Amino acid sequence: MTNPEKKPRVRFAPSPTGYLHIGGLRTALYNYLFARKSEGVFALRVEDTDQKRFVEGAVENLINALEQMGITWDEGVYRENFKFQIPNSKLNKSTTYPGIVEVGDFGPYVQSERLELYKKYAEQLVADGKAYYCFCDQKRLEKMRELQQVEKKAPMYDRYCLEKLSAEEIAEKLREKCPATIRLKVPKDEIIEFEDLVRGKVSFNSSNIDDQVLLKSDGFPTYHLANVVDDHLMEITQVIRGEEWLPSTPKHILLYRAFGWQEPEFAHIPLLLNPDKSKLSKRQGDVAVEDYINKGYLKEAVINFVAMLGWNQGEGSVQEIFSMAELTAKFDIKKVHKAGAVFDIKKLDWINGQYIKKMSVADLYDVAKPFLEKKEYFQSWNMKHEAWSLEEKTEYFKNVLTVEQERLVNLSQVGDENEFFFNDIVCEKKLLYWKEMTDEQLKLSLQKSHAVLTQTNEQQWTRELIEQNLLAAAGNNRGELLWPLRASLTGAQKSPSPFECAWVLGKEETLKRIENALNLV
RNA sequence: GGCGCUAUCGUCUAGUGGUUAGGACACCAGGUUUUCAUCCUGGUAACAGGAGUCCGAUUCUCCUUAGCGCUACCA
Repeated sequence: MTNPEKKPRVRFAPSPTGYLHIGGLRTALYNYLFARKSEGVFALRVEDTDQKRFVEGAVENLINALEQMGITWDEGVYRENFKFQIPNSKLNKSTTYPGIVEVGDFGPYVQSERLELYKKYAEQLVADGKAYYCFCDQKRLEKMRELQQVEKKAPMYDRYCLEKLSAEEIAEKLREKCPATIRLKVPKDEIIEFEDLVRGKVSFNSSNIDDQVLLKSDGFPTYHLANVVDDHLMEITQVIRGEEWLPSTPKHILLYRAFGWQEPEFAHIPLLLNPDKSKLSKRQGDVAVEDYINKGYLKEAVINFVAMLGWNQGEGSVQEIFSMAELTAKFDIKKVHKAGAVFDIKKLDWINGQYIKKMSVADLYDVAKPFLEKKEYFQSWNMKHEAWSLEEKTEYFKNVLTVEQERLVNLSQVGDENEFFFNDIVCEKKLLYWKEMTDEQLKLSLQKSHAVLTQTNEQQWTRELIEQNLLAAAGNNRGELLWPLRASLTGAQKSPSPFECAWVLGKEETLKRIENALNLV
């Protein structure tokens, strides 16, 4: 089917509707992995053939989202200021999208910039008798479909313009510039069969296929025409796309044949599903990749999660965590599943937690900082500590993260459970008591902690030493010493250990908080 | 309605013509722990149904059922 000597060429061809859909991300990812694994070419093309759906900034958003997720491509559309490492390729500014350039020898990569091309090919089909002009307006089409519905027949174009119009009438209408579309003349009762890379043999009877509109009356192509023309001209060898395109594939194959072109291989990957098993949609949660990033999911976790939704390396593997490099090494389109996969956010949470735990505190700091900076309690803390140097603040924040790291599920929660690191606390007296402890015992407990920590040298203010000293002082009655201490430091029902809290807060603040608690008793 | 695709624990999945059908998430119980989380141990839980092929089917075939997708001058 494909020339074995040629490197594979694949593409991701989204329509710019405002944001990158999580399902689109997975389609892009599988294309990317396929290209990298086979050392082929991955191109990014913009399918903007529906001007009714134009969204300002959508192309930039798409590009940014892919870049942000660590997906790279070799050809197609880029931001103008992108650092190119692609040698000897043509580079043109996009004529429709400011700030966008198109790189590669098969451009333009924006379909709205290729209108003449589609028109030419559509007219060629008409000239060859493979397609025909249709002058039916929406009203007639709707009426016709209504009638067919009533008769319980499949809604299909009735070929009025093909069968009832004479050559003269057609020429006349064209001269008068009547709004016209070009439709594909789909042959009847032909079995169209193809070998899908993930589904195996799939077949359709052409009698069930409508005479598809190829060129709309506004001169824009439909998806079907533009897609086939571009994939052919761009020498795409494998079309990897969502399962929702499976029923359109015979139309595309018919088009390739009408043109006399070699068709590519197809791989229809399973849909991403809502918990109710319907196609993943906005109504039932977030679908934009940026939503997940904004909620504090790491790009590595999202990629890992999405990759595993519909693919598994098999061979009895129990591995759950994969880096992009591992995915690239192990990806195999033949191991992609046939059935759709429910997008289960709980598993994403777990994967995200795994990645957070594995990170260095320095890296965690870099990614978590923007989230903490949004918090009100952090902003007021920041103002109150004007005297601190940036380094001191950074170190403090890193210490907080050290303590939070293993309990963090996503970045947006950073600090939330431990506001006491940033706020002055108001400790309720009754929280200080450990079990049935008396006032006198509580007082002694807090005094003991105070004494131990006072003796702990500022230079030795490490988690280990604080823990060692307090544990030594507590003996067998750990709760009696540690609970009141932890409560006095945090004012909270639950928190990290008192050792960690004392360590983060620093000696001065720790002693102050214990003293405040003692004043309550 | 028509056409097509799909079918292993609740979810993501491994797996095989003969297995106690495996793992992960979630859930439950226990342990560690001053609290919470982490961590550790254990547990509940699945081959949609029916025929056929076969000594033997979760696995192969067919049918049914269910779910989903498509059915536009959207992609």
